[in-house]
Amino acid sequence: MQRYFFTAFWYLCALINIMSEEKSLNFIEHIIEDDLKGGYSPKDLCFRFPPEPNGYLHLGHASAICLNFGLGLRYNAPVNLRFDDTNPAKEEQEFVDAIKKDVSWLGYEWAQECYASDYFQQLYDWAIALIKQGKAYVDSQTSEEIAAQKGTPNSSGSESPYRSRSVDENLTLFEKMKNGDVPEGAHVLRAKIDMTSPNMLMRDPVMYRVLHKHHHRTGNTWSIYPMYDWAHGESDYIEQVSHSFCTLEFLPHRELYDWFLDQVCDSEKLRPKQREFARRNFSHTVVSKRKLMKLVEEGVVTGWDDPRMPTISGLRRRGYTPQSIRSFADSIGVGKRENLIDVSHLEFCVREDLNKTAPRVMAVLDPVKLVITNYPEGQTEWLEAENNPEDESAGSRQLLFSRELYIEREDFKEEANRKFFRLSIGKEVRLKNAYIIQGESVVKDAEGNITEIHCTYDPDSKSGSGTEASLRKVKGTLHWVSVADARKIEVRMYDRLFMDAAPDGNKEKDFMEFVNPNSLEVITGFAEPGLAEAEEGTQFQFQRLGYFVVDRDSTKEHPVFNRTVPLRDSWAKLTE
RNA sequence: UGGCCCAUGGUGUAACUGGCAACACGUCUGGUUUUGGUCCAGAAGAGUCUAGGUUCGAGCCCUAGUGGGCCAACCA
Repeated sequence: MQRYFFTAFWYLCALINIMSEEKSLNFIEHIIEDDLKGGYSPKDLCFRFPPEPNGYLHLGHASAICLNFGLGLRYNAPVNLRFDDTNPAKEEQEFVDAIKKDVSWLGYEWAQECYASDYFQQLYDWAIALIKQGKAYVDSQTSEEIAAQKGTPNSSGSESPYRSRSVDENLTLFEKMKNGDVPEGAHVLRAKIDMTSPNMLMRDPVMYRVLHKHHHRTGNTWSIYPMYDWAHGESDYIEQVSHSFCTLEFLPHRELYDWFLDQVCDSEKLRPKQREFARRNFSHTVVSKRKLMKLVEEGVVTGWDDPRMPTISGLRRRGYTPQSIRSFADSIGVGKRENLIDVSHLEFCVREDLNKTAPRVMAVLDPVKLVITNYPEGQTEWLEAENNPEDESAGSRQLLFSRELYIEREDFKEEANRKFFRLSIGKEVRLKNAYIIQGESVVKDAEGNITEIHCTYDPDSKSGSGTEASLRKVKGTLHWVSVADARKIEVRMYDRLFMDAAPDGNKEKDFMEFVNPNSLEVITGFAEPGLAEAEEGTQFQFQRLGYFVVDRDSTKEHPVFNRTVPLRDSWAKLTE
């Protein structure tokens, strides 16, 4: 009896749940919602995307960008773009500019453009205060000695002989470090925490090191530079960032993040919190800077923005749209477990976007000549072609039709089974936007290769004419271009860079062994004439083939297209 | 010889204070189609790493185990 009561009760609850249907939240959003319930005001919310300007942004960054800026949009909260520029040895203005360009291109606006280097003075002042409180000291050992004393994850560390230096001595030494009076490596400033902590990060972490390097923004003003842990949380605090999201490998840093915050936090102000999510791994590619660099240096790709690279600039050049990357990031969600996201997901997202927007055109990439023997020699006519069946407002264009055309070599077979919907001897197909034709014969060269296909057309079957003949159903439709009217185009057919789903996941083999030797095939094809006029970045669907974008190498005399992604192809799957 | 994080269809994520394991991609059918695209309709595919425990009821809570990951830069 009791059992039935519970069952009925919960059934009712479930029903109510369904009726009040809400989009489910990810765990990051749950954290924010909980904070909102627990006393945060919506206007307290503030996020940030904090890249180090030491390289180009890639797909992994893109998902972090989408996460943070997406949260900003969802909660109507500011999102800062903060450059974590605490290591002048690696950072350059060039990367700052590239990062800004990429984030903007993705379609996001940051509330403030911030730099950790803007906080160097404040950080320094706080460090002085820590020294005065006996919570930081100057260590004069070598980095090797310090590392040795740090112990291991399995055994605790031991204290530095300099740990109990007097406040005055620490102050004097730190002053010298700051003024550039000591060589690099001579001293570091360390936080005095706990050399026996199970967390290695808490064993008196280095706060400052001496670096006589030119900084891209502060020039030679500073000879000491703060370490990540000292700079990051305090930067969040200065900017009053409410939630500082980073990847899981920073989880052990959280304890230190909080310790540093404890030293400076004013209870009147908002105290930032760090939370961690799992880095997204993408199949058939690598994202580590070192590995990407190797691909560039060894000439596997042409540069950081090669259309095969997982960099934002590479994706842009490949023809991926900002919308497609954002919906990709959104749809893969965010979690805390190891993952390997298949690139086919990204491909789906870009097809979905481009399907709605890309004008349809005809281009033949592996041409063979088709002669319509009963079409009068010298005759031409204009035919109307729809620009995008998904978008009526895209209108239509005129195409020149004539006796000699190019069609795809793979669209013809002398003999074919009934699953082959294309042209063969004695079979009928429609030429897109034109007429129904029937295969008649072939012309071959000495080696037996087909050089011409001869066919006849049905003059009453013109597309859109409304005649009975034009309404006939034929199994296949082929795209074509007119020989006389066609323009030569260079087409770069890109494929995945790596043949293995996880090229850097193999312990025995180097990732370079998995490089796909056929990741780029450059071909010459023919396209309808309008394409030669298209500007860099313009996207098209080459009907029945895929989505293509005008490359920056393109000129009117020599148009160049990159294949973004092929169309889904259930026929190809059948023939595999 | 430690500490911490994680484990749900092939993949990625959901499942709110325990209540019929859901969504997207992918796969497979069928339909529409002048793109073997799109679109529409439908299907298969997990019983939630294992073993215990608590409970009327566990993917969710507890314990132990197993598997994976992270932690010993003057990198971020």
